[in-house]
Amino acid sequence: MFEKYVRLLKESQIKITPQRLEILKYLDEHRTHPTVEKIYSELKENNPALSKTTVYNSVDILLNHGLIQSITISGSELRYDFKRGMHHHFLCKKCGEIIDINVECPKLGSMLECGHEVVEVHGYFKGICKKCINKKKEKN
Amino acid sequence: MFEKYVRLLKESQIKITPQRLEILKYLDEHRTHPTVEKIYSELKENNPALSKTTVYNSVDILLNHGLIQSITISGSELRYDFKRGMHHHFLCKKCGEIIDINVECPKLGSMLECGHEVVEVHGYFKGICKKCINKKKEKN
DNA sequence: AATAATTTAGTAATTATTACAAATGTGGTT
DNA sequence: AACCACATTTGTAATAATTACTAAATTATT
Ligand SMILES: [Mn+2]
Ligand SMILES: [Mn+2]
Ligand SMILES: [Zn+2]
Ligand SMILES: [Zn+2]
Repeated sequence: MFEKYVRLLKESQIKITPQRLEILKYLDEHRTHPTVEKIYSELKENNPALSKTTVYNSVDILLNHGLIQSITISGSELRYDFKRGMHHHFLCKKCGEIIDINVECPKLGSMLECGHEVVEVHGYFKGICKKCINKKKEKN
Repeated sequence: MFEKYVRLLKESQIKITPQRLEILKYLDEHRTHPTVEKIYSELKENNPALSKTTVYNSVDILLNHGLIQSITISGSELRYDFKRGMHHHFLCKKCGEIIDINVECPKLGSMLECGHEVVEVHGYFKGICKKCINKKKEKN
């Protein structure tokens, strides 16, 4: 059940705790870019003793070891994402959903030419998602 | 002195107030992507009666009318930017500076192909800026 | 100048996040 | 398996960014 996450934590030399395993698993299985609040309220159902501080601490350490990434697209709160291959994000201003976008920007390399050392790249797109566009069309 | 900003506000049908003019001018003349706190404390020097709420209200209305844009790269607070041509941003994790980046992504058009209606595009890069790299080199 | 509608200033409330300290759990050692 | 040094979890308190609210002041118009 948790072998994958035990392995990931071990590889990163992070101490293994049930809370960290649950949080990492949750993020791996829910690619919805949840907030701390969302992770907390979902996991609290099976573990009523869970503390929100633990969720903050855990995402911090997972983040620092590169197992997850944080997303600032919404501007009001951080969101978290299990780390897979590089991808970008679309925020729907109507329904608030954050959707993965798979567009590779070939200009990425040219970033190095400007002299800064680039460690992270985030492509954020905002607008109205496919689903919301279709809902609007149905009304008319 | 303020003709340019009076014109911009009039064109957008926003009521002209000294506070809005000052804020818009400040953002036009300081391309540092300041926070509300920064704008507030800077403008307060010449107008001690200025309220922080007014800065929040003003950037909101300027934002809604497209005269400025907001930047979520830092994740902890919003930053504001006078709207010129499209450009992207680099955040230095060392010194915290947010620097303009002029790279056009030719893949932008392909966004529409995924079915979402794209209104905004933000390219955020994070790492160590040129200046901080050189500082480190000097030490060695 | 009078008026109606909007904006400002100041304060209170809310929300996301961080700080802290006592209780508990982890990984390694005997 | 019991022991131990150290790290983590909880629960609460503190901070920081933003929003809500209202009386007073200002704007654009007549
Ligand atoms: Mn994602
Ligand atoms: Mn900029
Ligand atoms: Zn939507
Ligand atoms: Zn720097």
